[in-house]
This record gives sequence, structure tokens and C-alpha cells, in this order.
Amino acid sequence: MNEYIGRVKELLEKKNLVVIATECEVWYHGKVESYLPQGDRVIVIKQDRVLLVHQPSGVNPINYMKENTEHNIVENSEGIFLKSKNTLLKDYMEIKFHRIYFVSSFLLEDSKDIIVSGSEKDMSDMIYYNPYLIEDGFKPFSREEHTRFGFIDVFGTDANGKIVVIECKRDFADFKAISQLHRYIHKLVKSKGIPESSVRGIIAAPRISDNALMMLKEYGYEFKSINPPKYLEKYDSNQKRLFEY
Amino acid sequence: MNEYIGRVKELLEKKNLVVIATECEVWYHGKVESYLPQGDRVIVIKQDRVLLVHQPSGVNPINYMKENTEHNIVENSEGIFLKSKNTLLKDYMEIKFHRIYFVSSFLLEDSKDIIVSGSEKDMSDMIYYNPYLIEDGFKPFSREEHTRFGFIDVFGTDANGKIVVIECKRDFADFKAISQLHRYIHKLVKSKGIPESSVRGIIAAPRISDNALMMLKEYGYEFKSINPPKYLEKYDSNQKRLFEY
DNA sequence: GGGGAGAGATGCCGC
DNA sequence: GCGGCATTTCTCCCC
Repeated sequence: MNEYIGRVKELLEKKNLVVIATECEVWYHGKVESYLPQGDRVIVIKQDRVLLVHQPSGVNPINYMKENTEHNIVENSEGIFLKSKNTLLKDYMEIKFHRIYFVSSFLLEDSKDIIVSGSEKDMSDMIYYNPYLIEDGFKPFSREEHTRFGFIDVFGTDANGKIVVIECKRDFADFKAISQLHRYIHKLVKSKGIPESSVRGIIAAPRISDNALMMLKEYGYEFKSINPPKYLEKYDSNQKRLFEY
Repeated sequence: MNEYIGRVKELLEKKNLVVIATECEVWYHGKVESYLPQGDRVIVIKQDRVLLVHQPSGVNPINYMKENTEHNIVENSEGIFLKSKNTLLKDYMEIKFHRIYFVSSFLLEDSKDIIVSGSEKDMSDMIYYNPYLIEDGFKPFSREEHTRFGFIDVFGTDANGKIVVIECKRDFADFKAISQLHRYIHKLVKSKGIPESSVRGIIAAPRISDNALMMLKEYGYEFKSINPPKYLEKYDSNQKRLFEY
């Protein structure tokens, strides 16, 4: 274990990315307090001083420290510890190592960013550039607008000159989406002195929950079933392979 | 690289936890589509067949596959790939390996669960058992109650027999907390035919945002500044160590 | 399984 | 830094 600990110390100083498989205990003190009893875990310390503690299963880390955390190995009569402190966020972690299975490391280069398609923003873009998806005569004049009455996905007018406020959801629209739409329209009506009858509210989403539909009808809003766009090439399920980019 | 790939294949079959440091490209197709250009990453495949792709920095994985995903190494004229498929969730990932820096592995034993204190539930428990924290004469009669008018944190009566509905927030209370409280009270008043004037709404949180405070005053509710409890022993910042549990 | 709500949510952007 | 909001949110619990 001492060789491993020496190696970890050295790697932490070099600011390498370090992976440790270990049997350990973990204490955390910050917004909450937590204690993780002795057991097998994988610890990753990244080059930006992020620390992740992963259980043998599950997607999310069971404990973590955010970027720019200080990490120090401390050996004393009670055992061998990794003590971590984030002064800015005022949180602390302490890991007691009982056994170390392996230590791996490498200096990774900063990576490129991910390109994602099919988000809510892509949906509002799609509607903005293809207004017929809502209805004939719909004229959008802004999207993703931060106004003093809130953040509106798509904003425009219909064939009869009525104001149209559209709230997009990439998946199910629930009652929260309706109250979000209602809040925008309420503030809009109040601040501009427009009669409520000249504003239409539309939820654009693939589907809507029963509760949300009820709430929507109460407010006199409309639902338009629209799927989020996927610009990237499709996975070819016959060939079981992904496509050239 | 071929040795590494052979090792990964073997380890995937043995269902070990595998850590790979690699220069790679990643495609994902599921609820969204994404493409991650060539760069350095750390890949973790867990024993429950979870796959994580981590950038050299940041807390969250940039791509992931959930539990029970199938993973297969595929070598063809286009290169060496890890192809992953989750039939249940209908999502797919493809990783093209350009270089492999290291491969590590170990068979970890399932770990114990974490113990957390300082959550919203702990807060409602604390208020339930220490009602004077709200005010003298407050008598709670339920907590964390799922009712047909919603999920109420603490429910009780005050010294004058008025009904008290308390919504707890472990951190800042924002306008959503107020509308949540309003929704409960509105439904309660409607379903029980109680006059609105005989129900008091209280937000219990360490702090409240300006917007939320305005909204709270409009509805005639009250704010009580309360911190979430932390039962576990405190981190001693002088001694820089944690304590016996 | 859907629905409602919390989370050490995280992360992004705008003011 | 706060605010408002999306997220392959995740997770839990109830109906």
C-alpha cells in the first residue's frame, strides 16, 4: 500500500489525472453531511482537481468535489487519508484508504466540445425557421428571448395579428410547462396592458400529460404535437453501425 | 494498441470494472444525438455494464450509457470500435479508439450505501419534532404527507387554531417554492371548503430570493429563516480532521 | 409505469 | 453572484 500511496502523492503533485481502485471510507461536509461506510470504490482525480468517488455500479458518483479542490495525502496514527478542501465552496472531504487495488495515471490533453442535436433550443430554432410547423400564417419574430417577463422560446403573431407565445418541451409537457407559459403570458398582459384575449399560448412538444392537458384547456391554451429535430445522421439499425461525418 | 484491445475484450467478458485512458471519438444516438470529436478521454465500464466517458476536466461524464448495456469490441477496415447498445432504452453509442494510453481493471465488491444528513426531509423532521422553531403554539400533526392536494412538508395548527402549511427548502427559496405552496393551499381550500383566511402558508428556508419574497407577500404568506440540520459530527476546521462516527 | 418533487442536483446564459 | 431554466437530468415514492 505504501508504494501506491507514494505514487499517488507524486501524481497529485504533477497534476496528472489519477485513477485509484480502493477499499475506503468517505466523509463529506458541505451543503450536507454524508458518510460512506467502508467498501470498494473507484476514485478519479482530474487535472482540474475534480474528484469523483464511484461505487462499483451506477452512473452517478456517490461523492464528488468540484474543480479547484486542494488534495493532500495525510498519514497519521489513525491511518492513511486523502484530505480534500474547496475553500471557495466551503466543503471538505476525507477518504480513509483501507486497501489500494491499483493506481493509474496519464496526462490527458484538453478535449474538444461535444455537438448535441435534439435539445429544446434546437426545437425552438426549427420552429423559428419553419413556422408552418405551428400553422399557416404564423410569423415568429424572436426565439430564446430573455425578456423582463421571462424567457420565451418562440414569440410571434398569427394570421389574425394575435400575439403567439410558444413554450417548447423536448419530451412530455407536464403541468409545470403550462404554469411556465401562463406566467409569461400573465406578465406580458400585465406589463403591456394587452387584453388577454389577443394573446395565444401554445405548447409545442411530442406529447402532453393528462393533467397538463386539463390545465391547458382551463387557461384556453393550445397544444401542438412536434418532435425535436435530430440533425446528425441517423444510426442505421439494419447495418448496426454509425455513419460517416 | 492491439494488446490493449485484446485485454479490454477479455475484461469485458469477465465482467470486471475496466478503466481506459484513450484518444477517441464518440457518437451517441438516443433521446438526443451527439458527436464528440477526437480527443483524450477516460472511459469507465462498470460491473453493471454502465459506461462513462469523461473529459480531462469537469464533474459530469460527457457521454454515458446506463446499466445493462451490451458492449462489444469491433475491428474492421474503418478502425477499432467499442459498440454499445441498450435495447431497453433504445440508445446506442460508438467509440472509435485512435490511441490507448492505459487499461486498468479490478473486480470490485458491491459497496454499502451512503448516509446523508441535511436534506429537506431532515428539515421537515426537525420542525416536526421542534415546532417552537416556527413559533410558540405551533402544533404539527403530520410531515412529508402525500395528500390528494399534493405533497406537504409539514402540516399543523397555530395557537389560534388556524391551519398552517409549511414548505421547506434546504437552500434558497425561489418563486417556484411559493407557487408550490400556493398550489397546495389553493387545492386545500377548494377541496375542504375552508375559508382562505383560516390557512397560513409558511416558507421555511435559510434564505429567500427577492422575487420570491414579493410573490410571498402578494399571497399573504410568511417566511421563517431556518437552517437544515446536520446530525453527523462536524468537520473541525481548526484541526483539519473529521471525527469518529 | 406515470406523475410529482427533491437534489450537495449540474450547467448555461443573462443581467 | 443571483436568477431563471434545460438536462440523455437522476432518484425516490406514491397512485
